[in-house]
Amino acid sequence: MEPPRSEEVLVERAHGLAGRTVGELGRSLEVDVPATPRRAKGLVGQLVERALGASAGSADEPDFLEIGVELKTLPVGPEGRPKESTFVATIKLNEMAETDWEASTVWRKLRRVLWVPVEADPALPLPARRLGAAILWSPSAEQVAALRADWETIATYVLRGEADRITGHLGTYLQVRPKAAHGGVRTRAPDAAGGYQWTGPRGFYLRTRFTEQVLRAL
Amino acid sequence: MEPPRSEEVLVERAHGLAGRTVGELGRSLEVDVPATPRRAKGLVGQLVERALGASAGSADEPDFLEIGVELKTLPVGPEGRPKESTFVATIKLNEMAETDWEASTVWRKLRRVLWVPVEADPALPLPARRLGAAILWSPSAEQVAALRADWETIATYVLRGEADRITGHLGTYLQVRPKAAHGGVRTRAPDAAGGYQWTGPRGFYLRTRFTEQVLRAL
DNA sequence: CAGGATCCACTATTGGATCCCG
DNA sequence: CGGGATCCAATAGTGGATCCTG
Repeated sequence: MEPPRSEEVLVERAHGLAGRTVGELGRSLEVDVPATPRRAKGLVGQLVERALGASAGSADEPDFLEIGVELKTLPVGPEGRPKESTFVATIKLNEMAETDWEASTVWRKLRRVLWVPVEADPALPLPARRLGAAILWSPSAEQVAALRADWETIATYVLRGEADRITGHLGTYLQVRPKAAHGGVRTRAPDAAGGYQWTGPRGFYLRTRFTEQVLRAL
Repeated sequence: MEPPRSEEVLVERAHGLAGRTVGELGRSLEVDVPATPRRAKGLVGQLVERALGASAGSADEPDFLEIGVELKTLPVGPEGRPKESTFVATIKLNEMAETDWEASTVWRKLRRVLWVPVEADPALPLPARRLGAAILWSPSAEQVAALRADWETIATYVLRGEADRITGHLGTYLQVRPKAAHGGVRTRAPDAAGGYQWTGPRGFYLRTRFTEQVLRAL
């Protein structure tokens, strides 16, 4: 499918997904959907990408590059609350010195997002889970200010050479957590002496308390 | 010891307790203090009552009746946060129809409270735990409004004959939980038909999120 | 490895149950 | 039993670890 040429086209396509199941979506794309997401963690996100015409495998840019919109599926429980935090972007430890908030991948991805809720009750087989009504969203001024404050707190640690002191506890809404295939992976970060050190790769995540606000705003 | 004749006298006495241990307090009152509160749950509260001159065993009225002040010890963890909810009063299910917030035992006890923090680290033997600086407190207008709203929600259940539907989940700050020697105790409550039904005795408790505000306000 | 995310062990919180004294 | 409270099993929440694809 071609990339949508406008937000209107994107939203129209997204509304066509509301109420459909993950199994139906998989059949229409000729993809096999296993009974559980355990070994297919990103599958639903990738199916929705294809169904909406995102340019697959786009690196480090919003999924719908032409119209500046990021796509995020959001696992929701029976009461409509998010069940998990949301991955936003890998943290580029060695590039933070040349980056500010406005230029950050976090800001470039979060300024415009199409949220697609997906049922996530573990008792429900993956193919039976339904997609919800998509929400095309931008953060409020307060949310931008809070996200920026979190981002700058984290950036300060990295620039001081204290990347290893960053834990998931930091940040009101935006946090940093490990992001790797397994615990043995290493990457480089600045150290306090102007050189570099080895540390585990990590990513920025939105806490559920943030995405819960997003869903309630509707 | 005689009851304090004024808040000033009470606060002066309370300041004399700050920094002392429960063991010291027990010795001065010739009371044996066991190593743990497990079998002496209300002991510290009763020792502080005696040390400050509360009229012991006062029924259903503020501890310092003459000056209208209630005494509450507050178990606090290493970071100064309350470790437990705080019992306020038994809920008189069969008298709620004749009571409103202004006349309630909850309001009469909470409008003026002397909070006495007590260390509560389980690793610390009871006699070694120290008393903190007492706080003579009244609720803010917002706090009164919130407590009253919780109380009225609960009262509505009782008056509808739905006392059995009240659980600890109700109430932002004020909740209702069992209050009995054991689960077999029964008491009477109104039923929906104008008669009565048997149910377990319960009491009003302040959630720690409330008492945490009290401690931070200083 | 970056992007799509969820898993799950551990910690924190909750609220129903309980204990002593007069 | 009412007033002084804490205990502790079960649930909810957090954040470090992990899984698949291109």
